[in-house]
Amino acid sequence: MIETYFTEKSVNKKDFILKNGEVCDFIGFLSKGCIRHFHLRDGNEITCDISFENTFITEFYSLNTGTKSKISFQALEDSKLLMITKKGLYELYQINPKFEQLGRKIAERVAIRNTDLAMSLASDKPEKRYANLLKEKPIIFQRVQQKYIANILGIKPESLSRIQKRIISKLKS
Amino acid sequence: MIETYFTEKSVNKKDFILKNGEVCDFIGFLSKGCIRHFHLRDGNEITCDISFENTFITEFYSLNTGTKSKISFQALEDSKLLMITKKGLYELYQINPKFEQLGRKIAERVAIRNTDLAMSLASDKPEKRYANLLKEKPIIFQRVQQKYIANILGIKPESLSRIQKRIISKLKS
DNA sequence: CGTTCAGTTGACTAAGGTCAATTCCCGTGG
DNA sequence: CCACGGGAATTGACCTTAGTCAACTGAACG
Repeated sequence: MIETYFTEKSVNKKDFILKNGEVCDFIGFLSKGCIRHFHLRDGNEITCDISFENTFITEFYSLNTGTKSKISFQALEDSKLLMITKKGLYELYQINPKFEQLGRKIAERVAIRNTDLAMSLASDKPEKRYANLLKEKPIIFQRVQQKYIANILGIKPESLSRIQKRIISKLKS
Repeated sequence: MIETYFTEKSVNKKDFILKNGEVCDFIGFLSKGCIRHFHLRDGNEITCDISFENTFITEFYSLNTGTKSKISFQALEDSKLLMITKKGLYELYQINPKFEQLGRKIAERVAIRNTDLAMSLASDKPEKRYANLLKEKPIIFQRVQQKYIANILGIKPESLSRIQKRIISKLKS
């Protein structure tokens, strides 16, 4: 049965699903909660993405090559994931290549998401990125601390604070 | 035969493989040459990536949803691609789901590439990104105009020029 | 009630953006 | 083969905006 390949994993706020330096040997489907992706740069945690419900969580490079992940996944809320191990996944692929389709679609989703991220980071100024995020994913501002949002926008928390201030004063005028 | 699904396409320098507004209905494997990916922002072309030999070229969002692509692909050199149409690809998937694996691996590659791009753009300062690019993909500086490289680094050509100057003077001291 | 940490604010610095002028390079056509 | 034209790259002057560091406020949690 397919179900036997998936295990439900509940994690508490602040728990790690993957710590950098470990090998990512799973794909998780986030059914409830919120996960932040971060990596270390000069000793600081840099949040590079935040996932909400109905997204797949994995680090393909580590998953594919078996190398240590540079990315960590940490729950920002109590969360639930449906986990499948790399081993289980490859068994599914064997049992019925149709499951390759699942793997393909997951990878495509991740690819699309990151293409957008990179495009926006390279093309827009922080204030525009802020406006985009507010429009595309307003929920993030209700559920996630600003210091993490700032990271995603590629700026410092102080700058995010000032951008918000600027935008409010623009609205008034 | 599988080969019948692929057609070789030769393009000249400056030719387009895909223009924004068109629907991307192919995956191309770049066997020779160099392709830049760009999108329009406030009327300007913003180069968001540059592909060299042995990479897959497609715009998954457009390919999957049938919507118009926001990205254009343009050859920077005379190039050769092995093209498969969406229709052909889906037929291959039908014939043997094992081909899904191919689709999966292509998507994974694109995902990994863009994850790295986004990570670097959000975490590093331009000068550090320049150094990374020089280290990871020095070939780009030999084959691509600086104005495009600047885009990829998320800065203006003038700034790239100054960064290079700064780095040279650092080397001397 | 006090500790802690996120967020805000201020003063100052650093760095990229902008615009314009100039030089360099390269491809084209005569 | 050379001369010319036009885009690319560089440089300068100045502007804008994010970064930095520090102080302060306020909310959350024990």
